[in-house]
Amino acid sequence: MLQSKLFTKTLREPPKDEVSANASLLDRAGFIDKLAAGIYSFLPLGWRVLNKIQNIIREEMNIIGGQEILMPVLHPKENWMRTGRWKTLDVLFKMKGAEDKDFVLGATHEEVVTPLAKKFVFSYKDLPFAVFQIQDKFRNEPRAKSGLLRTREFLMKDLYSFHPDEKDLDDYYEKAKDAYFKIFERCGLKGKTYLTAASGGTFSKYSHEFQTISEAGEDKIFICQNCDLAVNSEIKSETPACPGCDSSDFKEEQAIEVGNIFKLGTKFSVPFELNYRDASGGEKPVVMGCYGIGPARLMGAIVEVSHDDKGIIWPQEVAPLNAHLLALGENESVKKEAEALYKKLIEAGAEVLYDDRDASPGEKFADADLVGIPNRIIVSEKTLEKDSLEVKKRSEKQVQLVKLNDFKNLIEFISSPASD
RNA sequence: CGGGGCAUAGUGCAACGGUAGCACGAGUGCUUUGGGAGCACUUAGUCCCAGUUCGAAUCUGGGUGCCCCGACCA
Repeated sequence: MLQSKLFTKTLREPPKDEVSANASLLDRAGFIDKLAAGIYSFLPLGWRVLNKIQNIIREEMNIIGGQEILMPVLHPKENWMRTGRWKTLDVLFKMKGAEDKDFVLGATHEEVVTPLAKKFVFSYKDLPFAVFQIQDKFRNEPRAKSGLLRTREFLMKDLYSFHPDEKDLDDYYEKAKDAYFKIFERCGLKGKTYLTAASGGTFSKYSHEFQTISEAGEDKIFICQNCDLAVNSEIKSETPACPGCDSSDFKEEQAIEVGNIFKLGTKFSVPFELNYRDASGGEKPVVMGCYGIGPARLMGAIVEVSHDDKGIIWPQEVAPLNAHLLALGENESVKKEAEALYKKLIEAGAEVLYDDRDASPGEKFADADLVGIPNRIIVSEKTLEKDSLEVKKRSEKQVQLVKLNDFKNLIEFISSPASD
C-alpha cells in the first residue's frame, strides 16, 4: 500500500472534542471518522484493522463449529412483540415502513435466529448446532461515549448455540469460553483480560463477561487474587466470595467489557415454540446460549491498552499492515532501493505500507509512530552507505541494521514478535 | 434522561460591543531532507434563528451539535 495514495491524512494535533485515547489517536491517524456521536466510518487503515479482528474471531468461531450466516438488520415488529422486548428494550430503534408498518433495527438477534432455527429443528438428531454472524447492530444509547467503546451503531459478532439439554449447553459454553480467550490473546490482550462473573444470566446464576483492564472502561471489576476469576461490581455485593475458589482476596480494577456470554436456556425457545422430539418421542424446548463480541469496541480497547504519547502500538496480528517502509530524502538511489524493496516484500507476501511521499524525515517518523505499524524499515542515504536497511519495532527503542542482501533476515525480523 | 463544558479557516488557537488575526495545512515557485524544514505569494472562517445596539464572534433568548460527569447499559 502506497502512503502517497492513501486518501486519508494524519492530523498534527489531536481533535479537541475527543478525550479518550482510542478516539483521539484513531481519528488523528486517519483510521476512523466520526459522523455523529457514537457513529463512525472506518477508513482504509481502520477497516484493515477491523477486518483483521473479524477474521481472528471468524477463525475461532469456525473452530468451535460456528456456521457463519447473515441475518437482516431490519426486523418486523411482530418478532419483538413475541418476546415482549418491543416494550422492554428501551434502546431499540423503531421505525415505520410502507403503509405504516413497524420495524426494528436489530439490536441483537434472538428474535430472528430463534424462529430461523425453528424452520430446521425437529428432532434431537438436528441438535446441537451453532450459527454466528458479524454485522452492524443498532442501539439507541442514551449516551454514546469514549470513541469506539460505546456507540449507537456497532459491529457485533453474535453466536447462538442450540442444544438438547443443559448439559450439552454447559459443555459448549466452556468451549466458547476457550475460544474467547484465544481471540483476546491473538488481539494482544492476554494478561489484561479477565473472565468476569456478571448478572444477566437468565438460566444460570451468572453470565460471563470478558473484561480488559483499562482506565477508559466503564465497568468496575474485582479480580480474585487466588484464581483470576473476576466479579463485576454489579453483583459484588451479593457475591462477596469468589464464585470460582471462594477466596475473598480481590483487586479492584476499571475495565472494558470486550465480550459477553450467556446461557439463555429456554428463554427464547419457549415464546417461539422452538421444540424438538427427544429419543423417546417427547417434545422438549431447545436450550440456547448466546455469545457476543464487538469487534470495533475491541479495536478501541486495543488502542486504549496499547499506545504511548506518540501514537498507537498495534499488536502484530491486528495491525493494519505488518511493516512500514520509509524512504528518507530525495536521493534517487534511495528511492530506487526503497521501491525495489517494497516490491520484493510484497512478492514475499508481506503487508507493507510504503511511505513514498515527498515529505521530510521528521514528518515520516512522526506519522510512523502515530499509525503504529509494528515494524519500521528505513531506507536512506545513511543506511545505503552501509549497504543496509534500518529496522525497528514500534514497541521498542533500539534500531538495528540489516544488510541489503540479507532479505531472509529482514523477513525474520518483521515476522518476529515484539518483546514488549 | 439530570448536571457541567465547549462551538471562530481543513486542524489547533486568538480577538474589550468597533477593520476577524496567528500557527499548521492546502496551492504556486525557489531552496531544503535522519524526528512534524525555510523564504515569497496565494487560499480559506464566526453552528442556526431571533432580539438588543449606530455597530454583535463578543450581550440576551431559543435551537442544534460535540465532549465530560452521573443515571442507564441485551
